[in-house]
Amino acid sequence: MCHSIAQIVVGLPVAGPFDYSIPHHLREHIRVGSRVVVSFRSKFRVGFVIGLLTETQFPRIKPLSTVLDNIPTLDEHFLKLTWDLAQYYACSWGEAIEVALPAILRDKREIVWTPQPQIMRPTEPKILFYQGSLQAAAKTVAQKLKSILAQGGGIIFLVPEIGQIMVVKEFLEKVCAVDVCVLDRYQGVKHELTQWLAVKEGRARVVLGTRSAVFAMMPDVGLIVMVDEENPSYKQEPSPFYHARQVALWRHKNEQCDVLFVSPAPSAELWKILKDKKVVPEICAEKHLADFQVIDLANYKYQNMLVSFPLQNMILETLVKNGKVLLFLNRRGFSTSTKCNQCGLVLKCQRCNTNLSFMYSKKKLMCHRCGFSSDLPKMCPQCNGSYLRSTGTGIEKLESELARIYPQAQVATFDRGAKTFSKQSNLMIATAAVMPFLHRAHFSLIAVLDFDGEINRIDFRASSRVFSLLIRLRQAAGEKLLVQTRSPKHESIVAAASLDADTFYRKELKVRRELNLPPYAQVMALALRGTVEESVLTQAQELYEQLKGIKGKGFEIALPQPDVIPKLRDKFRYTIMLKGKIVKKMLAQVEPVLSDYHKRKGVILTVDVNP
DNA sequence: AGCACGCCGACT
DNA sequence: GTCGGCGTGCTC
Repeated sequence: MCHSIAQIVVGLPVAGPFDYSIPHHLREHIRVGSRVVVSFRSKFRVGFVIGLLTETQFPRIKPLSTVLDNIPTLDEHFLKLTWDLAQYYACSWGEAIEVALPAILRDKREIVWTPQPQIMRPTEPKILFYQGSLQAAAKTVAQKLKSILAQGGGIIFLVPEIGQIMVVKEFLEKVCAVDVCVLDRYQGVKHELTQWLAVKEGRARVVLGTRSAVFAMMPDVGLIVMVDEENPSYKQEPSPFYHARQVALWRHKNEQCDVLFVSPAPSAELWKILKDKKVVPEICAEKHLADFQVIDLANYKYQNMLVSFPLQNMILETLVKNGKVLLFLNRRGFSTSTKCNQCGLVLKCQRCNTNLSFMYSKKKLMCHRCGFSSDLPKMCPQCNGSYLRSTGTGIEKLESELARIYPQAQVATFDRGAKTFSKQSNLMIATAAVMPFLHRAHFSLIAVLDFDGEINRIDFRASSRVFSLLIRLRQAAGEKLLVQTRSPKHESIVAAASLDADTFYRKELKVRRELNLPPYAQVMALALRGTVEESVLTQAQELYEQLKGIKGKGFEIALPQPDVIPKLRDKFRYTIMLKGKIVKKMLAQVEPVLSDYHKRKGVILTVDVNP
């Protein structure tokens, strides 16, 4: 009964667990799930107790130093959840625990908390899907929230972007008539801890947050709501690359909570999950739905402008009627390339090998990949020629052109880094960064200027992403959404016009099935990056050969490919893609080979499951 | 990840 | 002859 050994994991990419002896005075106190301080490799760091033993097979063990929690912070569900995460996303258990924990609890901070008695709710957990925007689904969502609260269950409410939190908070407080606890990493450490404790102790009944809030340690979750599941920010970027949807579904299974997805156009992956689980979408019709019009740019070949004549007229008509216009162009800055007229040199970012854009607002050249910026040189750095010409139109250049065409208009731009949402402007040109702010202004006319780049991306999710974006823009538009394109017959555009989501997903999933792409296959991206391109490539090729040689392998493997971004911040990037049926099996086969490669000279290897 | 141990080049 | 490069291996 009296355990003298604790099995501990730490937030490092090392497998573990590691055994430590428990000093006598801590034996009463320590439990599975306690946070402790241990000397690991002669450094003190936070560890997590995942097991208690009476003996160890290690001849020389160290004692653990302190126990940080009065009552173990990590409960059984949390441990199971992070274990699943580590298995699926190929990271250590300790790393999984640390992503799932707020930053303060990864630190050696002691906490004292008081649990509240938990009510057992006998329920049959459900997965639900309200097909529509949150606004359209508001009433239905409100009913669901109230019924969960009435049963005594807690609610975790996820939104993709921080920008949405305040509006949604107001909505939730109105509907639920309780304080909404915002779990948010940007509001300061003290605030974060208070909020987190309120959740842990079961005092907070409604928790709101972005991706990481899916881990909120609410003792009796009744419902997890995930708004706009297709938003890529639900996928964690630096390793461990978990997806909040996956985590929510694990919690559904383990903690018997309902999961509700609210989105007018979810990912094809979710659509299939819902189909398989026989979830019938509850369609939430939008109050007003804008017209949809496509302008085939093939008919305006002679015209070298981003704004076609029909659109120009429509903008004018809207402005005359005191309407607001939003033009959507996913290109920041003024110009997208600067070239010497004499020797033809194009100014590039040394670290990323991409063209530098000129930012008129800052009077600087800028790399949109790494953020590098420099002054515009007076002379060509190669031949000293004095004629540097900038080409390519970004939102800033368009702004100046439109200000000339429509002198009566208040033209403004909006991009990542824009702090204010100009209210008096009636002609706004914006990049995709405007999406979370669309509800703040009412645009009669929204026009997508040049979408072909998005449509023709070499990314199997491009189609689905364009569909979601168009649906979203259409909902935001007061009267009309207009799309200029050279691919007017593209599935995503046709579907956004007809609003026929069923057909869109049916076709999209058919393509995915035929090409054996997710969700029909599980993919694993083995990303290699390093400063010397040659060694990255040879390492990648060696790894490829080794993986190819695995006997009876349950996966397909593709040759190493340069990434979509082949060079970023001085690092060359190659990826090897694996496709298989079951992630667990693939990982089991691949992992021994990978562990060999993790420590190779100058090349960093990361594993992204279902990127 | 980080840190120690270990075997080969330019320095007082 | 040593100082130190970073390749390899381990962390209870």
